[in-house]
Amino acid sequence: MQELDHGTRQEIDSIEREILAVFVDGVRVLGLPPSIGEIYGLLFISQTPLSLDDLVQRLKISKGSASQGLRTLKSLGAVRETNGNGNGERRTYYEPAVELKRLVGGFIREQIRPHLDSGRHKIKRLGDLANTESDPNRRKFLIERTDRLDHWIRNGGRLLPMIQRILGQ
Amino acid sequence: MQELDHGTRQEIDSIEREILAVFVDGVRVLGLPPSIGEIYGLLFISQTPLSLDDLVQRLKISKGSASQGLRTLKSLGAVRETNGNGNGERRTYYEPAVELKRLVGGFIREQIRPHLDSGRHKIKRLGDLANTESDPNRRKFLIERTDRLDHWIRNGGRLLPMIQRILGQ
DNA sequence: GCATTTGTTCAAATTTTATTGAACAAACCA
DNA sequence: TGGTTTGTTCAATAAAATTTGAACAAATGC
Repeated sequence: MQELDHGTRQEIDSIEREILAVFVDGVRVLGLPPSIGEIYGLLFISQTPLSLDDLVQRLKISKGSASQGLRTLKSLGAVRETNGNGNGERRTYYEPAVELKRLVGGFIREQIRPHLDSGRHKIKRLGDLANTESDPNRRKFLIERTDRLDHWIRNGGRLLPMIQRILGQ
Repeated sequence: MQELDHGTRQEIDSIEREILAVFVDGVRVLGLPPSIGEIYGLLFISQTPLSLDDLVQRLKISKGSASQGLRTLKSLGAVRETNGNGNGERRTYYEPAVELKRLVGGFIREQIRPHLDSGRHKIKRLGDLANTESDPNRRKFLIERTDRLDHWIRNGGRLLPMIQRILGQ
């Protein structure tokens, strides 16, 4: 008998495998581990929400990996929890967020902003340090360079909202 | 006697160490190895161009690392070669490109565009595969999803020139 | 209470990535 | 030609990141 439940059936077919590979490559560019690409990818091509256990069985990854991957994806706003199929189900099910705006927003918030912010602080401190340099020539040069770093960070900070606005249609 | 040649003297002082750390963190976000951050960082705070050997000695990294790091930085357009100090010098010296526009342009060209392009091809292929799905319901769903992937990529492609334009002042 | 299901945590094992260092090539010069 | 300097390549090693799996916790129902 043919299996028709495309959300939870066991085997991953050839087109699914290819789609997963695209996601694995995609998240690698973003600096995220392969397991995250696989998990998001499988949710993306599933017609029903999947449980942690579905992911473990279909992707053949460990429960630990699935759990940590889902945590990261949740923090990025890339997956949503659904309250199961309604009928007294205790397990949590997950479905993907598929709006580019939302995905990019989450990535910027979780992975880019924090780095920009900590960078801004470090660079401010560098400016102070540069001012303590005793050799005037060297001091002038260091201040020029730390100022430039500061401008880079500022430009990056101005860019992010623009990106989000543009992707928000 | 005090050493005044801030381009090539041996020891890395405390402010320099902190600036290097900022660059190491910075390139990590971009998915590049620490050695590249150190190399670019040292060039960035040097008042004179540096040779490969200067980098090896001051950063205490291997010649191989320095050579490969410089190759990557050159491909990104992040360092320029200078024809030495003029007086019959055979060695090549390097100085950093410090214009954000140029740095971002190089990164987009070398690290982002290729991924977008290969992604576009893979996704086109996925669309074809989706069309071969026999179950009509499943086929419809897969086509919808591969279409969405295609839109993501297209939006990304449209975004890059805007980013470059904005950073170009 | 106790057994079961669902999910998390984290040290250890594995896999991947970066770095080293030695062999090699190319350019120059005596 | 042979020696020296400068830089590249790449297999071996070291370091870092990811994944596993077993121990643990929390929630449920009997």
